[in-house]
Amino acid sequence: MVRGRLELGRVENKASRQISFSKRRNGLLKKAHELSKQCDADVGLIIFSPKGSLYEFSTSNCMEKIIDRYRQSSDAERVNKVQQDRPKKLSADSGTGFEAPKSPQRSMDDSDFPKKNLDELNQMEKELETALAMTMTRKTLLMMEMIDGLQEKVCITVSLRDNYVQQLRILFISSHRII
Amino acid sequence: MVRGRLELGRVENKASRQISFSKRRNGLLKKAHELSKQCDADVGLIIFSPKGSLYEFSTSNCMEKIIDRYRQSSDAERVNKVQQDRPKKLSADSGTGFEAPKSPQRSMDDSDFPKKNLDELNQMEKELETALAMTMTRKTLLMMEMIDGLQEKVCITVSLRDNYVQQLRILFISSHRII
DNA sequence: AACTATTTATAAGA
DNA sequence: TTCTTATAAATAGTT
Repeated sequence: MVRGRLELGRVENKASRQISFSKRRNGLLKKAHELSKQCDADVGLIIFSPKGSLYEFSTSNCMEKIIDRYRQSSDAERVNKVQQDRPKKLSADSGTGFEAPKSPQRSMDDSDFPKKNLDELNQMEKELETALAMTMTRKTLLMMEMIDGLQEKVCITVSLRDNYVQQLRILFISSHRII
Repeated sequence: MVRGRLELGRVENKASRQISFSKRRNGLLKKAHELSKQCDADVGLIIFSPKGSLYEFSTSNCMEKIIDRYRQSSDAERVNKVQQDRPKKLSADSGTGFEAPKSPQRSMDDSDFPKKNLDELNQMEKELETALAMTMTRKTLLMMEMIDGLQEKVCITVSLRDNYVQQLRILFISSHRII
């Protein structure tokens, strides 16, 4: 039974915490559902258990819609607070957003290929494969480092952001240009 | 007072609905906070009032982090489902921290290869190249989304700026040292 | 906003 | 794990 006032701090006993998590998780999901239904509110709820399992509720069963609306809404709030113009949001769904900018980088001349013999082509293939593998690995590591760094730091100048996105774009492009 | 069993449907009276929303919203936010604190769970809660006002709670006061984790997690779930139709594991993520979700996936049996004829191998090569390209594209988009999402969040700290630019410079330079 | 009759949630015990 | 139960907490309707 409940003894005295409920504790506010973390439940120390691991088993108790797990049980408490299950119960409270269900309660929270239920209440989110009730709020959404009874009061006509859009609700998105994401819960990760200590072990990493995902539980979710969202109005209309569409979390992405809630997230989009959240982004718009909190964007609007931020714009109200920080009067600062930022060029254009780099949207991940603009699939063409990484169009290579014109640069003096020359592409490999097709007319070179007919002159190569089979051994040379074999060798070139191997080198290119190696370069590709290294580039992919390096790119992934770089991006993971960036993500980790960003998550820890959390405070970035808005003015720096656009600059950063631009440089990222260049980084990304050049990592693909290598091959 | 509460009369009989609580209604499950939408509260029809507008004023009542508004009041009910306020009360339940506060209750839900409180419970989300408690779950997060007591049970060591990562929680993200987004609520839009019927009028469109935004209310939110998130563990560590960082909704973007929760959303990113949600995307990763639900993406992993989706991949698990899709893989049921696709016998071959085509992860470009090996060793990069993007471990493929554990699933009873059988790896391609090497002994299959000698039996294939040239056309089959050609076809297989094309399919694999397509799958690889799709995987790489999807992975890059996901990571860019994560980075972009993090960048969206952000408050402004001037002290971080120089540090950050320096980091970028290093990143950029090392990306050119790859080859 | 404050009150209060009830229902609901839930911590601990079985 | 599930159920039981005592008690705390939430809340619908009222003031």
